[in-house]
Amino acid sequence: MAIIETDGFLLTRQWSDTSSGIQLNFWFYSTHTPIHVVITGQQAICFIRQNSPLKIASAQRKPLKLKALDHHTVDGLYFSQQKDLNQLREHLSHDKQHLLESEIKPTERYLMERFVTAGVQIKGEAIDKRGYVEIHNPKIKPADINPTLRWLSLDIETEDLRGKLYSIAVTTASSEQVFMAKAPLEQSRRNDIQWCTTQKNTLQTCFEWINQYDPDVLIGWNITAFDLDFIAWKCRQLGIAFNLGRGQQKATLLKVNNDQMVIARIPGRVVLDGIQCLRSAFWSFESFALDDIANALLNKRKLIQKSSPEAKLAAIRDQYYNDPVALADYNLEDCRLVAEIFEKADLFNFSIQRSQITGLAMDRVGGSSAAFDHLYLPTLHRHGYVASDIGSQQNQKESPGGFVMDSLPGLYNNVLVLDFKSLYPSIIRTFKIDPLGLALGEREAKPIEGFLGAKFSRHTYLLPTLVTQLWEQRDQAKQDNNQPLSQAIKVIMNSFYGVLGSSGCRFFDPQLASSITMRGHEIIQQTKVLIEKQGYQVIYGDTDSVFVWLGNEVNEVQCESIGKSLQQVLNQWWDNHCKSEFNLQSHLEIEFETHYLRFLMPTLRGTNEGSKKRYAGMVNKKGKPVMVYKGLETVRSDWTPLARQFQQGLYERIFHNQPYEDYIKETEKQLLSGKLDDLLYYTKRLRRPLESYTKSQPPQVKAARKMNNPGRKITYFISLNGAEPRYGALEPSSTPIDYQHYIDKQLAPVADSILYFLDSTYEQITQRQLNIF
DNA sequence: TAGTTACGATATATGGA
DNA sequence: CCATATATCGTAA
Repeated sequence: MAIIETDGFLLTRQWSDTSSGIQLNFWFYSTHTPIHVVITGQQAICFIRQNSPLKIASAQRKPLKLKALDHHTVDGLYFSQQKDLNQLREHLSHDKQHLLESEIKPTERYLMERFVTAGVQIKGEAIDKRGYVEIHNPKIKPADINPTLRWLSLDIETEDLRGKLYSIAVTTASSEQVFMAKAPLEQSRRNDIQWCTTQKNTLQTCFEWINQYDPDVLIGWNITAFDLDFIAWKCRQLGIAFNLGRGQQKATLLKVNNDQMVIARIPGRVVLDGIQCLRSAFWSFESFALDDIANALLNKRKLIQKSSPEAKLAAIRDQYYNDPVALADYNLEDCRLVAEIFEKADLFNFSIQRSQITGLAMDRVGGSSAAFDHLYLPTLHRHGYVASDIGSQQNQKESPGGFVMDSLPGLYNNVLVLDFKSLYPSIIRTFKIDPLGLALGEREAKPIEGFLGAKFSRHTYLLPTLVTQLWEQRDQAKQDNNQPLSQAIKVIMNSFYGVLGSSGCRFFDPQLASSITMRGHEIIQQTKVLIEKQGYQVIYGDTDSVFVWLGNEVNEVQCESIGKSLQQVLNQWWDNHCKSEFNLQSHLEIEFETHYLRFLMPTLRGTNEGSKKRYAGMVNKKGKPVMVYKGLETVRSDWTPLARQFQQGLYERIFHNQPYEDYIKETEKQLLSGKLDDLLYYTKRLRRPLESYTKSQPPQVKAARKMNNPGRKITYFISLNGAEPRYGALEPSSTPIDYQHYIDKQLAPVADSILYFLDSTYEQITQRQLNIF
């Protein structure tokens, strides 16, 4: 045994009750060898109001110098078993006022109180184990670590959701391997295929291989809910150990939220699902199918592409029996695609940086409230306060969201957009919006007035400081070209407002949320007034933006200069205003962001009232005109490709002052001739189980009820008999298309929203006979 | 293993003629 | 038959 001091990056965390107290198990990446840190003899901790008469037999109660945010003193409750704390919380769940911070898990408590997020410095006595070292009760402190994680991409092929295992493929940075549940094939001499004969042998050989390679991260596509879940089931079925963890530890799958989500627990190895990673980094795609993402990001395709899941399964089954080498290639290719997507979207780094910034586990999805806790609680404690349990504030007033202006509809030239950069975080910074500050503000002589009666401390605040630190880190990350870090910081900063307005957060309070959003209302409305005082017209604004119309008589250079000058004037005004009115330093920053050469603000369908959250514009990007669509049919996945394509064709012609009438007539003609049949499908999600649609029967539900295996995503078209499911290409035998429907409901409304401003209508343009009289 | 509200369009359900 | 209310989805910010 030797004392070692080493850097580490947290991979997995687990706690368990033992006879000698709670044990924590942390696995860390380090540059040399994985580190298993074991912390023993821990106690579970929560707090209870000092004036609470409750006798807690299972805990030691100690008076503390800490207070709740309502300034009442609390005692500490110390349990030798986490299950005792859990039992007590369950017992008192009817009244969340009793306990404080009782939901914090021992692993999180241990990490956060040391200000550890993910990167650490570890010092302790190392015990050499096979392939890793174990350290008991070391000293741990936070450190900034940039790990290079060892990943492995995994994908399985099966007969069915619960059927025979065909093969498992894995790829790593340096190797590829397929494990086939098939007898050796004489003619195949490929050394990247192992013929394992039985399912059992396939699993065991694969586990051995993976444990030998010893990855830090397993990646895949829907890997937890499908691949690992299947493997876990198959292991149970065949009676073999699912020992994919480091040190031969068992892997387990946890089902939460009524089986809605599956979580993988593999000691020492992080499981990252490509879909979840893309989502948590706010990548947006219409479809998250591997084939679609590979196409969008890599311009590549899966080797087997079939429209229906049944056809795909059939193709795979056929290959397994008749051409297993082809199946191996297909299996491997999926692993490669996933790995390439991770590289392309920089998902490893995003996941690492998010964990380092927030303290959330790398594979954690969502968790905004937990991240807030992790960052906020330790500092709160050092200021002598503890936070309440989740759900202790009830029957609260609701608080408004962003302010959306009434718009002035029209087809314009020269519309500028100015928007406040990270408005809500900048309000938090400027006006000191903070849970502790709110508790202390009412006791100060000159607090900062918030909304709904809130008063914030001028002197003591934590969240504004945290936001400021993150803001500076983000500026640095941008300078360093560290996009994943910048993105991770942006995501966490933007989540702060959301959690304060969510009853699932222990700091939930409408006074906090409203003091952010209602200040936003004031800011955006005042900004409009200021711009109008400068002699320009504001035609729209939403939450943090204003749209300014400059008229036809200005050129591009002038627009640029007006935009910059407005930006300068407004920032200066807010600086002065915050200083003189509140004696605060402004962190508000408005930016001239866009000059639309042409801009359309439509009316509400069928009225002359201006619309909101829907517009289109054309900008000049390096000499090339680029169209921008917000909220309109083009960006809505529930409109047909016909409508979306037609809108773009028409808007572009009109924005470029080109003739458009023939385009409209020609589109209708082609539609009626059947040339556009491939564009006539709607895609809509079923957001609930199919059976639960009882109050009404929308088209997507009607179509779904006609299908054998409707997924959650329903593709349908409108026939003369109503909504019909559409399986891949339209079948010739299917009921006839209702072309009139597509004219009335897809082409005409799209055309009319812009033709309104050209004093024309779809009807007028397409009607055969001229209305002379 | 709990981030928010605001908004528009559509089809369908509802209720009175 | 028509006018109005409601359910549903997807989107902006």
